[in-house]
Amino acid sequence: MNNFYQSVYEMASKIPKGKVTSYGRLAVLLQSPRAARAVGYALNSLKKDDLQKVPWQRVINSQGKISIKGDHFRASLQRRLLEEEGIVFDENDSIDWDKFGWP
DNA sequence: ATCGTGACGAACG
DNA sequence: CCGTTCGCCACGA
Repeated sequence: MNNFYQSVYEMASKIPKGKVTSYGRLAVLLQSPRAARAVGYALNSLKKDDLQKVPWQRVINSQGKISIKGDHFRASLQRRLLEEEGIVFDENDSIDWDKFGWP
């Protein structure tokens, strides 16, 4: 199916390991600069199977922080996965866009 | 077709 | 840095 979700997943798959981007940035790359919220909605809808195909953990908010709400387990998992890729979180739980930002 | 919703974001105080 | 406010969007009930 060719919907917004699909494009989000495809674009997210282009994020190199060890790098991250924001929902808003991803929206811009998808030619929908104001659909940041929809991007988050799309990633939130990822099914168990797709979780292993799409690097969902490489998408965080514009402030450089994990943005998952509600599911603490999943949130901590995201941080762990990113740290395993070499991404570093500072004392404020945020990353340095100049070092790990993509594109 | 209408309406509520939420892994957003920029602007403020 | 932290919480709040308001605008925006695709999706599904």
